[in-house]
Amino acid sequence: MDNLPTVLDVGRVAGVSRQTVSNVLNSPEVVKPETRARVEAAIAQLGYRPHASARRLRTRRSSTIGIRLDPMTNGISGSVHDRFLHALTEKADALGLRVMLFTATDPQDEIRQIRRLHEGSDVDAFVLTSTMFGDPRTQWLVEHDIPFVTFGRPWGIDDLNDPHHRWVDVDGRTGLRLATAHLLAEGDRHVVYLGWPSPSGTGDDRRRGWRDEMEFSSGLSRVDLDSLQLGVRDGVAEGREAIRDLIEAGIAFDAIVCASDSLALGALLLVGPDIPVIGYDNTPVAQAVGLSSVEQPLDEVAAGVLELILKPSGSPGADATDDSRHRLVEPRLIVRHRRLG
Amino acid sequence: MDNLPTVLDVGRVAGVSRQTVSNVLNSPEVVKPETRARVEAAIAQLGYRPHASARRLRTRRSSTIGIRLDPMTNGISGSVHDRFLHALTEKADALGLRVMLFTATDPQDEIRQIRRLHEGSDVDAFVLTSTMFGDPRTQWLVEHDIPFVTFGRPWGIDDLNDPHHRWVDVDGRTGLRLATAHLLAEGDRHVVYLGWPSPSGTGDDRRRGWRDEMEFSSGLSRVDLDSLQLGVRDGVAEGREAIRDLIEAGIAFDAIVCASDSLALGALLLVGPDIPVIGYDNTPVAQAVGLSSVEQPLDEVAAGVLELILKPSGSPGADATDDSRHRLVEPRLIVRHRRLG
DNA sequence: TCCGTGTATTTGATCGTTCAAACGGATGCT
DNA sequence: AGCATCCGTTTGAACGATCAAATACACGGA
Repeated sequence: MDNLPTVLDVGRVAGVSRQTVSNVLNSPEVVKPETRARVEAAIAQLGYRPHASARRLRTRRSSTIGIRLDPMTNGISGSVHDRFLHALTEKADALGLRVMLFTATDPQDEIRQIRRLHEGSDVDAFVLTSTMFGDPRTQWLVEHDIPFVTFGRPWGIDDLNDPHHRWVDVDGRTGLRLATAHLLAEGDRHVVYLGWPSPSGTGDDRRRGWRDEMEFSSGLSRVDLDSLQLGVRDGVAEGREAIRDLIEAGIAFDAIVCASDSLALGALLLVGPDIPVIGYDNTPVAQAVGLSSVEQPLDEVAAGVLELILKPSGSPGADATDDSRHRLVEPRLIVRHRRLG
Repeated sequence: MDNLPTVLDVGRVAGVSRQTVSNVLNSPEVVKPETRARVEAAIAQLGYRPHASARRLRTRRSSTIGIRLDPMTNGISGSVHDRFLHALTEKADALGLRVMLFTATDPQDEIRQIRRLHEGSDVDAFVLTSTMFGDPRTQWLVEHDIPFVTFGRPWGIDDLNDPHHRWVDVDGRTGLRLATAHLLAEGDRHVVYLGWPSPSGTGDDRRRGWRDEMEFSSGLSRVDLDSLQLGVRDGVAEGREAIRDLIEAGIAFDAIVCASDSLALGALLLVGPDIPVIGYDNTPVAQAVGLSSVEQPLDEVAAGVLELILKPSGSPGADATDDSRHRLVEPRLIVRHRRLG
């Protein structure tokens, strides 16, 4: 008998039936304390663990959430996804949920994979990252009534009001306000924003944070601000060149805030150690070179994602402004002492 | 009827029984081609997918492998684990396996988690990373007869001969030989090795690669080599300081090979652009700053791990030298043009 | 005494699949 | 004809759990 014990075995030892054992596990409150104690002792004695697949078959739920491994794993910011995954797995575990991975080459392929996992009843909810304008994935998921939460706002307006779409995001605008305010407070007045070209949901949001703070506190004119605002593709080389161009154009500046650590690193490699630079994402590289950076509280994001996943789908308030379906968490600024530049 | 179709439904449509449908899926060769075609058509028509949990319950196997998310996710080299995970998930998928994550705070906790997942029949094999001297995890797994494969050799001698222990690793020694040989060929004779303190399985192996090549081709004496060999904790600051100390000690050198990109980055920040530096792991940072680096073929590692997992445990050859239980894959050198230093 | 009420526990059925054994029909051999 | 053999397919049972309904028992009021 090297088989694993079942509810029946536990029941036999405790002198009760299958179902009572099941009840001790799933709704302890209906079992008389005395009986419960006996069953719990038997469980401990036999080292019993419920068979996950059997439970899933019967309850028709897998208690497993699926997430695609980000293919953009090569960038410097890949660590964000990695850290998020870590936080998610940890919090999920505490809630009795498991995390299952999959990969996909593009959004269409991702939809195909999601379908597969969902139809095999392997996974009952999905977490989506890297949301984009008019994301085909969210649309498909809503249509097929598959529970999901995105890390990242749906930047298209339609999705925003869709009551089926739950999301958690980091308030990048506030992040850049913090960074910019920090530099202004240190006496740097001409703060450059080095970000991505518009339109970009995330990018535009971050730029707005810089812009708000500058308009509010720097005393610079709109025209001045326009000249301090850069939009290039993400990347170290791109960031470097953008700043080089700025310098060659003869535009003076005191500091730089960036939409990513990649851009920040590029900027850092060009300007001297006297020009402060602040990045975004607080990646290992930022730590390594002593770059100040805006950190996303991925623990909070993960916790929020799970809360929303567990929330029943048919919530009462059909109000679109009801933010019980959304979480916007605040990032914080990590100030560092430069080691490079 | 919004329920998902079952084998019974498919059978009904195709005019056959449950079991025949099951056979088409699992052992197509026993079904008459004509019937098979009919069943396959029905499957396609209904969009049928086998219910994973039901199958697992019956077959008593989960087709799922568990892997712990590396807690050392903060370092620059975190991307290695990330990329490995990606490769593993992708290859696993192609083989019909799923990858499930878990986290743990320490080896003891990891053992606890493994136990939980295994006993819940959630996972039937594990992949271990970051193996160390006398790893308690492998010992425990062997004792409990739970299938596993490690990414990384068991550096303790006992484990090495244990026929139950299957592993895949990258030949770091060759990696450093390649890097060193490359520098020597370019005319740099005094090549420094910047690595970790002994004893360290991985570290000592890499150092040996450098040493072998230097003894073979550099023409330097053992004493000279000893002075060019550095061992410090991993980290950018540590690497930087080690090289600073070397310079201050008045020891001349032409180039540096490192045990990690972190150390390499530290070295890079100190020496001028004229001193070549080669890192290890080919992380995003190396790409970003244009650092040459030794790349681990993580695709091959993942493929090897899965092969070994699928291999039946009771293989005939009980020979300890039988390397069908091991895979040692060769890394390759990525040569880059420096952008920083 | 009888019935209703409530609580604690048990029993029967089911989730969707695969294993193991049984079955039916065609074929070949004696 | 009678029988063994083979192939392709079907049937009964099981995997281990939970749901829903049934049961046993204690208590109080009419």
